[in-house]
Amino acid sequence: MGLMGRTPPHPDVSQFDLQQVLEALVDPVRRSIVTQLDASEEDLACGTFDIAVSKSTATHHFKVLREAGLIRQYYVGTSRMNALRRAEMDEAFPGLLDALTRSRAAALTR
Amino acid sequence: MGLMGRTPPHPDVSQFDLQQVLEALVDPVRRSIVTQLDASEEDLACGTFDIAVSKSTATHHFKVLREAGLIRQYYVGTSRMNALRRAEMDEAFPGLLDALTRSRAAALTR
DNA sequence: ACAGAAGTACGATCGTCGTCAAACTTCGAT
DNA sequence: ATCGAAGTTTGACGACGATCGTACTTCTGT
Repeated sequence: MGLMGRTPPHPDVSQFDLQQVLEALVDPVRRSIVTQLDASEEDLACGTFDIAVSKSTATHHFKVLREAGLIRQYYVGTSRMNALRRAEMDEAFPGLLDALTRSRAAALTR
Repeated sequence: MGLMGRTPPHPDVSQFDLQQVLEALVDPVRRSIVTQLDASEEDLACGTFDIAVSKSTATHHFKVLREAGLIRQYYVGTSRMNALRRAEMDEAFPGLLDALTRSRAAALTR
């Protein structure tokens, strides 16, 4: 039973790249994912997000977010769980996520 | 002498759109323009920026920045001056410009 | 009046990215 | 063992955007 659920590669905080993070966050669907994660208490499975795209497109978006360092992914059964890497993002780019999830920004993205 | 220098349209703070602002800031050349403006004491003419693109491309970038509300443009002779709309951006999206111009972000963009 | 400096406008090109459908894999439950 | 749920992978397609060169406009200085 070769684990399909092998944890996908996650970048280290020291490798976070602003350009890559911004490219990830510029897409409304991905920003919505981040906002929903930020508002949630627990980690969320891919399928539980309120996004209007196909499954394959969703997979693509999660991959972009993961590779940018914005989320951490791990399997629970067949479900892929997603966690916002808040602390690490704050360490690399202080205030960035706050600026996007707080105030008017979040309201409009909602 | 019909003024070619008619001031181009500038959006009001109340019309700033996060999506548009992010789309403007995701481009490295435009982010560099913002960074250079932020680091400068005075307003800067288009031609004085350290960017590696043609004049027509530069014009395009300045237009995108202006329409997003990030800069204010006005003519002085044949030179088009550019001013960062810091206060207004801070009002609309608190912390956003700070996050991009300060700390590691600015260093890497530099 | 003319030449040059500073930008703008207009197409055209070229790459990248978001999107989807279809086929596939993996796990859990029956 | 089988079926369904949850994602992934792999192309393909279409749209948008960054880029450039060329032609054009406007102002300044001489």
